[in-house]
Amino acid sequence: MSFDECGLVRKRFSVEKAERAQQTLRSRLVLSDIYGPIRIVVGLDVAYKRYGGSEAGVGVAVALSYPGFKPLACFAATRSICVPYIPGLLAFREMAVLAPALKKLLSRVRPDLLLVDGHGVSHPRGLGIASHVGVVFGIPSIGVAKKRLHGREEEVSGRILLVSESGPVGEVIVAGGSRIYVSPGHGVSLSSASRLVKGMVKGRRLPEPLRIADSLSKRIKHDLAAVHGGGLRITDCTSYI
DNA sequence: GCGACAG
DNA sequence: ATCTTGTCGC
Repeated sequence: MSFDECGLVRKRFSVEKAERAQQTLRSRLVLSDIYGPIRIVVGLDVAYKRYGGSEAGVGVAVALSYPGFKPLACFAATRSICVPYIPGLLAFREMAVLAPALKKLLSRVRPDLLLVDGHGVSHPRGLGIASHVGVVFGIPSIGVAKKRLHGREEEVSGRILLVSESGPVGEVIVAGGSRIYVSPGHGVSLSSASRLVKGMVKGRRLPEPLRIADSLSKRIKHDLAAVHGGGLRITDCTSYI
């Protein structure tokens, strides 16, 4: 018999409470450009591993120089994931590992921009995971997703915009032969988000910081030892890069 | 009731 | 996201 790592978290979680939290965070969101010179960019992604009925999440925060994309530092957080995936509430599932990994990374570097795997303001309540992370940490951020979540596609002068009831919230761009959905997270305008992400795509589908974070999270998951309690564990993955 | 539905 | 066999193209 093992200790129940998820009981408390599951008991506290509710869709209604989570949606209220998003509305509160939304009031702190900045939609205009507030970022300064970009010298360090961070990629954030999560991979999962199933353990019978439960699962573990591996959140990776990797810092790269910009625009050279040389590895600077990397931390991974691993723990039991207790909240199910609910469209529109992804952040409440992934922050459990993303926040600890990013917090640890911040003790080493001072990022100018965050790239998050998921939507930013192209979200039912205008607060996808990229915006969530950006507001909570007070760092400019951009969301990059592989599939649409919210808004209808509208072609405007050769560009495909994601338009919600409130106006343009994202842009579809072609990278590595397939489409990705770019949207402002926090402190970055839509036009800046598109331009910045286009500049970080190097022949692959994902922009460099996310391509590396994705690959690292999957590698670390693969190397994950089977004997774990489920509690939070943070590891330095700088040498993994 | 029927679709839509990030990761 | 993860699982997982098979197929297409360089």
